[in-house]
Parts: sequence; structure tokens; C-alpha cells
Amino acid sequence: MEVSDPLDSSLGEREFAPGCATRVLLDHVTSKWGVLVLVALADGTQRWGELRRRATGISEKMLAQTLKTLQADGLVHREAQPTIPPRVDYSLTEDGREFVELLLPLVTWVADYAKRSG
Amino acid sequence: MEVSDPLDSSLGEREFAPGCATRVLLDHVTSKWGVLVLVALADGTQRWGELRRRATGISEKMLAQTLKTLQADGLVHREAQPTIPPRVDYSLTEDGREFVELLLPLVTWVADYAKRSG
DNA sequence: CGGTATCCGCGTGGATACTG
DNA sequence: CAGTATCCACGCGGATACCG
Repeated sequence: MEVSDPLDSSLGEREFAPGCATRVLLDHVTSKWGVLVLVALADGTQRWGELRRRATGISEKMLAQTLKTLQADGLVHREAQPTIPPRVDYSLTEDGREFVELLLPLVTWVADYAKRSG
Repeated sequence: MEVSDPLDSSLGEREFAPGCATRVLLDHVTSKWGVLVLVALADGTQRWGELRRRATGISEKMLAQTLKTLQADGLVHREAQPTIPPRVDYSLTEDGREFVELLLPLVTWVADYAKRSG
């Protein structure tokens, strides 16, 4: 291709078919709540209630759904203590930590840009 | 905090209020089609028709809406030639290029991870 | 070619109530 | 505390038609 192309970072093929694994996973991790939950978990292991407070505005339904999806994707680890009252801890898996390392700079940039522009 | 916290990357405050500028912008740039359009534009200036093909599966309505939003956010530049037939070029602004530099590694990682896992 | 306008189905996601 | 279950509205987004 003859366009200048200064940003090609070794991603050979950028045409993703609708419904392909990459697009599906991308939708999960870039979803409205997915981003906020992952960013919250970047601070370390957290409980259900903490996550609800940190992902401000999320409903119980969406928190459950988001966590299940990210868990199935292999990015989030769930550990339940069989105590009463129950205690459940959520944390990032090794893969999740890898991903969040790329996500945090992006979120930081957005927050920064929103401040400069807004 | 006593958790290990190896990922704190100088983002002091991570609790974003619903509807705040950061959350709104984050929703734009992490939206289903926003990501694909930005990634497509990372390859350089492109026309409407090219973008439609690259963001495979997008409708005309969503492409128009996505481009307008990203343009209003200051990440995308639009340049229309007053010719017949009309020709309109879309490209990243300087800010858009900054952002996409952070976005591409993330998308690359997701594509890679989807391949290893899926 | 590069859009805009309109209609409308349906899935996302909020609210509420209930459970182990 | 940490969820599940159910109901339902509303807006996202696709399809279609049309315009400059």
C-alpha cells in the first residue's frame, strides 16, 4: 500500500469478519462495563460489592453478566469462600493482567484528553 | 493497600462518574464500530467506501454516526472535495493518531489471544 | 459516490423482588 | 453479602428508500 502508514504495528491482517473470535472478544473487553470492571480489577483483587461501587452506575445484572463473560474469556478469576455470609473475590488472571497493561494507558489517555478538551 | 498492585500506572483517580466527559469519550472510542473505524484509519487516509468495507458488517447509518461522533471528539478529520462524483477523505487528527497508537497494541493482543485460545 | 431520512424489531440493560 | 429471576422500556442499529 502506498499510503504513508506510520502506525502499522505488525498487525498484518486488520480485516476481521463479523462474528469471528477476535471481534467477539473485542466487543467483550471494550464494552461499556467491561472496560470499567477491568480497570477496577487492575488495582488488585476485589469483592462483588467493591466492584459495584467502582464501576459506578452498573446494575447487578450487568455486573454479573460482565464478570461471567470475562471469566469465560479467561481474563478474570473468581474465588468463592464457602462462608456465611458468603465472600467472593474477583481478580485478573495472568492473561487479564497482560491485557490490562495495554488498557490502562489507553484509559489514562482518554481521561487526560477529556480533561484538556472538555 | 496491601494487595500486590503491580499495574498502577499513575492513574490517580479511577472512579469515573456516570455521564462524565471521560466516560462519554470512553464509550465513543471503545464502541463496537468506533474501534474498527479507528483501526482502519490507522492505515492512513481513507474514503467512505473503503471504511465501509474495512469495518466489515457496519451499516451506512452506523458509519455516518460513528464518523460524526469521532469527528466531534476531535479524533477524526473529514475533507470533502466538491467534485462530481463527490470524494470524501477521512483521516486521523494528531490527537487521533496519539490515541490509535495506544489502541493498536490492544487490538493486536486481542487478535493474538483469540487465536491462541479460540 | 457519499451520504440523509424514516421506520421498526429486538436485544441491552435498568428496576424490582426474591434466595442461599 | 452475593447473587438469580422476571419484567419491560427504550434506544441501538439494521433495512430500505431517497437525495445532491
